[in-house]
Amino acid sequence: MPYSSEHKQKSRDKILDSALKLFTHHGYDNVSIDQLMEHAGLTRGAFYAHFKNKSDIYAEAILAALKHGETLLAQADGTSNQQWLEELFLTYLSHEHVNRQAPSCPLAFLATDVANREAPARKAYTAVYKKLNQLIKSKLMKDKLEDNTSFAITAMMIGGVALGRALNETETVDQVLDSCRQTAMRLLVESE
Amino acid sequence: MPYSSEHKQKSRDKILDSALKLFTHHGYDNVSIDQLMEHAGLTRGAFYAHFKNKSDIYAEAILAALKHGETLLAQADGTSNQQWLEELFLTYLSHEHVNRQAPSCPLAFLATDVANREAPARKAYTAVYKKLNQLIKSKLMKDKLEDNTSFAITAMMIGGVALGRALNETETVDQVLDSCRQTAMRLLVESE
DNA sequence: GTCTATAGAAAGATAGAC
DNA sequence: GTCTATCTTTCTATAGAC
Repeated sequence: MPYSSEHKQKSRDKILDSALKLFTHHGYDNVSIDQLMEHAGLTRGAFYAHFKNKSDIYAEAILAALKHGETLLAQADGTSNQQWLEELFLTYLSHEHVNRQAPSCPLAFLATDVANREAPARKAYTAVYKKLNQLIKSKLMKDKLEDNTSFAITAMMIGGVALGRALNETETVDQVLDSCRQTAMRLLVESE
Repeated sequence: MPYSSEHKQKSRDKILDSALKLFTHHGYDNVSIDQLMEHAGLTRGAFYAHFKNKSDIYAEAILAALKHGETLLAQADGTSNQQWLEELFLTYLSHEHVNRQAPSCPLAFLATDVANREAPARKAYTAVYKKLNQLIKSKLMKDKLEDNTSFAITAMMIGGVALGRALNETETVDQVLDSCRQTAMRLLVESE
C-alpha cells in the first residue's frame, strides 16, 4: 500500500484548491484538466482517480468556497455588526478583489458562467450564495427579520464586482465600486 | 453581380441577430460558428465573408444591443420619469427576463463571460453599459447631477438577473428579484 | 456570396505500465 | 495513486467549386 489514504485526501485537496482558483478566475471552459493538474503539481491521468469528470470537479470546487464563509465569520470577533458589514463592503467592492490581488469570490466571478452549466454546479453556487446572504442578514438586524434587504445587497455586491471585471474603463469601474459601496452603507443605516 | 450589396448587408444583419441571441443565452464558448450560421439560415463557410473570426462577431453582437436602448427610450413617450423607471425595474427584474421569455440583456447574461475575453468584447460591453447607465441617470434626477446612485442601481439590476439565472431554487430567485425591485424603487424615492 | 470538404489544433476521457 | 500514450470528439479556420 504505497499510497496512504491521507495522501490521497491531500492530493484531492490540492486539486480542489487549484480548481477553485483557476475556475473562478478563468471560467469553466477556459480551464483544461491539463492546466488544473499542472497547477496542482500532478499530471492529467491522475485526475480521474479523484473526480468523475470535469463537470464534477467544477461543482465540488464551488462548494469548497463555503469554508471561506467560516473565515469571514471568524474575523468578526471584536467588531460590531455595523463595523463588520462596512469592512465586508470595503473588501468585497474593492479594486483588489476585482483585480484578483485578494481571494476571489466565485459568486461574483462565476455568476453567468454557472448559469450555463448543469444542476450540480448551480446547486453548489446556490449553497454558497445562501451562506453569504445569511451571513449578511444575520449581521443586518436583530428584530426586523421579515426584511429582505440582504438579497438586494448581495445582488449589488455580486453585480458590482462582476461589472468591475467586465468593464474596460478604469474610471467607470471606480464609479461603479464607489457607488455600490456608498449605497450598501446607506441601505445599512436606513434599514435599522 | 449575382449578390447585391443590400443582400450582403441583410445576411450580415441576420447573422448578427443570431449571434446576439445565442451568445447572450449560452455564452461565448457554448456557441459554435456552425450553430450560429444554422440559426441564421446559412452555412459555416459563409461566415468568413462577413466577419474576421469568432472573437470579432462576439464584440459586434454585443455592440448591436445598443439599438435596444433606443427602443427603451421610445417607450417613454407619455410617462413620467418615475413611471418609466418603475416600469423598467419591473420588466428587467422579472422572471420573464431571467427565463428568456423576453429579449435578454447581454449586460446581465454575459457579465462574467465578457470578463474572460479580449479588449474588443469588453469595450463593446462597456459601451452598452454606459448607455444603460446614462439612460437611467437621465431619468433619475434633474438637479442632483453629482449623484452616482445610477451605478449602484445598474449593478443591482445586472447582479439580480445574473443571480436569477445562476441560482437553482425558485424560491430564492423570487426573493432576490423581489428585493432588488423594492430596493431599486426605494433608492428612487430617496434620491429625489 | 455561399456552399461542401477538409486541414489542423485543442481538449475530455480511457488504457496500461509502474 | 500517478504516470505516459492514445483514442475520439469538437470546433476554428481555410480551400476551392459554383
